[in-house]
Amino acid sequence: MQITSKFTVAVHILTCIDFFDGQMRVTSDFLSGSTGVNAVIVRNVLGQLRNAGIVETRQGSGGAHLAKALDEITLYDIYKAVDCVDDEGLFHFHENPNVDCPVGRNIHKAMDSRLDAAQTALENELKSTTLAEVVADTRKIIDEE
Amino acid sequence: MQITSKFTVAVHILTCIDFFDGQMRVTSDFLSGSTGVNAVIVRNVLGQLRNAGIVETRQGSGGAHLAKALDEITLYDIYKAVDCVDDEGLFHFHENPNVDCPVGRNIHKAMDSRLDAAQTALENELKSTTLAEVVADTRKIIDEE
DNA sequence: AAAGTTGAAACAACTATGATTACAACTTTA
DNA sequence: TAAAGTTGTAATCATAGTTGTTTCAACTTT
Repeated sequence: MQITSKFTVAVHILTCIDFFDGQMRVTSDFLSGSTGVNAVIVRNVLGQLRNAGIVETRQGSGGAHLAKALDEITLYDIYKAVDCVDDEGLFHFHENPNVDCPVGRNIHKAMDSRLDAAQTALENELKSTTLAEVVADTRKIIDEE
Repeated sequence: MQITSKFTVAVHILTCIDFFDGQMRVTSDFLSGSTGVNAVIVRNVLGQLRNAGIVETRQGSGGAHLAKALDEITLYDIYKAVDCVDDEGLFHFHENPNVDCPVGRNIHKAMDSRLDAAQTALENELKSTTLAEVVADTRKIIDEE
């Protein structure tokens, strides 16, 4: 089980927009080239980021732009934007525990708060990092090359 | 994306073993009835828990038993036993970033420590809860019914 | 010897992910 | 205004992963 690669693709895309915007038109085709991901997938991800208010794109004109400052975009915002985890939550509870069994009808309730805590721990960690930090690290690594 | 339900099934199974062992033979068939999950799946999960040293089962005789004290089994042990997340990690990095692009060839390095931190936060939370607590809560809820 | 059980392999059904094709709508530029 | 390039979106496909099901050999108990 793995969280969809759309998450890392989205971070890659946003880093590219910050890095190349102004120098060239950052189109879905260009981003497809940098990420190695199909251009239609890139456009889908860009659409999700646009719906979340993270980027701006327009039909026809071409070229994506950031809609927010780098330090106002957390990894959690991106993770939410690309729908890594749906409303059901990160953990998948088996759906037909036997209500005639005392364990079966109560185990869900007994586990729920723990599963929530684990998922929240993951998400809080993602909230604590902004895109500004990822971009800064990327630039630093590039400068040291 | 969701973590396989084998994880919650495993916790359910272990709680049942603690609850019913001694009163009856806790077979894969019985556990299938309580969880609502196919008996073959139950046997697969039991096999993984056995490999991890968490339960004891034997061919022929029937009836699973705990191999450790409840407070020596963390949710993380179970999560590891049933292989919720493989060696690749929780996050799935897109596999063909373009090495000719400065962002493409460095973004992985720039993100890795953050993704690891998020995964570790999840796992540490799971390590902090033992089966003893889940079982205690389950028993408490049953007693209050 | 018979009955019940585990372990494991093989296969089917279903779902999710990501790639691909196709095309309408839109913008820019020549 | 026409052409070229781009986005947005739907439809389809291949592949992989999850869960269920069937089957049967190996084992234990009675």
